[in-house]
Amino acid sequence: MTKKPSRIDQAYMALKSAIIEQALRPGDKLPEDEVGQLFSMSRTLVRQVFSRLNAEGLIEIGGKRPATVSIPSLDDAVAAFEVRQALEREVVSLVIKRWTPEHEATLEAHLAKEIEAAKAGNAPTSIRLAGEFHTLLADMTGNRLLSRFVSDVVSRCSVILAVFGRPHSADCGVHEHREIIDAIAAGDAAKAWELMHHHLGEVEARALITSSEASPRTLADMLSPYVEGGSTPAPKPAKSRGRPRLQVIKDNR
Amino acid sequence: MTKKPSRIDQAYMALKSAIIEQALRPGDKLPEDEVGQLFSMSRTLVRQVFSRLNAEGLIEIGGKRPATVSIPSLDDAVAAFEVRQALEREVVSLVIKRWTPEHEATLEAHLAKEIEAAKAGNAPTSIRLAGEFHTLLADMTGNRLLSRFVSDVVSRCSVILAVFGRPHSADCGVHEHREIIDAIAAGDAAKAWELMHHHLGEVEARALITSSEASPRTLADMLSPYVEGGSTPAPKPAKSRGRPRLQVIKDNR
DNA sequence: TGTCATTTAATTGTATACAATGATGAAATC
DNA sequence: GATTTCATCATTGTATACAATTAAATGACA
Repeated sequence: MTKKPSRIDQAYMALKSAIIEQALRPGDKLPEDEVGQLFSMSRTLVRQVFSRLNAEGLIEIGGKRPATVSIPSLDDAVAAFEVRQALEREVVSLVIKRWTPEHEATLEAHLAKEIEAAKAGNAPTSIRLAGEFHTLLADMTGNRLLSRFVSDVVSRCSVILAVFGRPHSADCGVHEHREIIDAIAAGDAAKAWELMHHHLGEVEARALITSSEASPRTLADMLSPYVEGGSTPAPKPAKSRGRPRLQVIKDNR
Repeated sequence: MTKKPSRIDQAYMALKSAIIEQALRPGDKLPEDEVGQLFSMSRTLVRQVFSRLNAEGLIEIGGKRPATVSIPSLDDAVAAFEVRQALEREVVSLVIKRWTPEHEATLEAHLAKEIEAAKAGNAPTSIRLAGEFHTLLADMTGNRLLSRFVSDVVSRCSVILAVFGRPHSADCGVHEHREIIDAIAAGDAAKAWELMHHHLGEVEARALITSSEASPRTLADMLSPYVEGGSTPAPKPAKSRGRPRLQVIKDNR
């Protein structure tokens, strides 16, 4: 179907997932050569991956110091939700116009996954699926640019929740998604938008409580579930033995 | 004020301007070596520049063939204007909320430049300024993300006009900008949005007539006004003499 | 003991070298 | 003369080497 993703794509998706699922937290450092070793690629390619992540606002680069997972400011947070409301209003409007039965089936299937993850208490997956619900909806507009923008802003919101939000509670979101699907399927644009508007307001409202401390772990530990094959490829023993050379330390400024 | 742009930034802005002002036309090839020599940088840096331009949809890269200026499809064009309407509606709404006298002065100054360029019959500058009017407005929302998205979509629209649009006619656009400023300054949100909506519709409507042919020129010729110093830095004589080694040929697929 | 200067190590910025791939043109064959 | 095949060249993909800069660590001095 779609041709297999390049190593760059894989690393990109892995890091993006790690950030969105909060395995990597805002402020965490990402040294180029360490990431390169984890994904078995040279700094040249890591740099390209970083470039893409930076373009989406997920990491900060360029300051002649290690790349770091972005720490959005409160202004950034407000801005992101402002834009998100504008974009998703358009999404709802367009999806209703171009609605097909296949779309409903796809969303139902996704919702089932969300429910399953919530039941299993799998927080990282719940967080990711909650975001994917919105990108999925955006994809259904058939407008690729709108889809990209929504994907972008949803990612940013995930990071924002990691900074400002309280721990993710899946249940409420899932129920709201249920209602939104129903309203769209019924072709009720006004109600669908009202529900979506309220839903986004709820998500934004979680941007109030500052989250707790971070225990320092090694980069390899945090990323191992995302690296090809599931476990970290054996690092060169000579260098990694002794003391853990690279620690990801939360940057408190 | 703002620290001086890096060489990468300069090359990025130069190429972006060249594309937006249609000095580089959709389909034109951009070999990494050649661009690197023009801007006196290695392919490593050119690649970073290309990466950014690609993220904004201005060029296509990655096909193991030379980067090319994007050729948006008709679908892309429709999508871009769809998104643009949604974003600029939000812009108008927010700008009115956060309006200050300084904003009005800035816009008046910009409008003066637009009028001047139109009088002088300077088409490239007119095209660029017309787009900048909208990004300037977006900047005034104080929402950096919205500003970036608008800037992105406006750039795409410029390329779209290069493909589908008739030759730029400056006068009408300038007059519409005048009216939009007045409505915003008066705080009349409904009228401002109506005018903006109509204005964007007009711009979109120009996406009907296919434009003419392109005469093959050398890349150096096309880019020379954008390269640092205004004239092309002397290429290595040994290689450039004889026949013009690099021609930018319109890719007709 | 605390602070400041100096050295040391770590990390990114940039260029270049080599490998891989696709495009171009020439020669041979039908 | 047209077409196909093969060789050559141009161009990008990737890795590595070196330079520049910053962060950290060490030690001297008050």
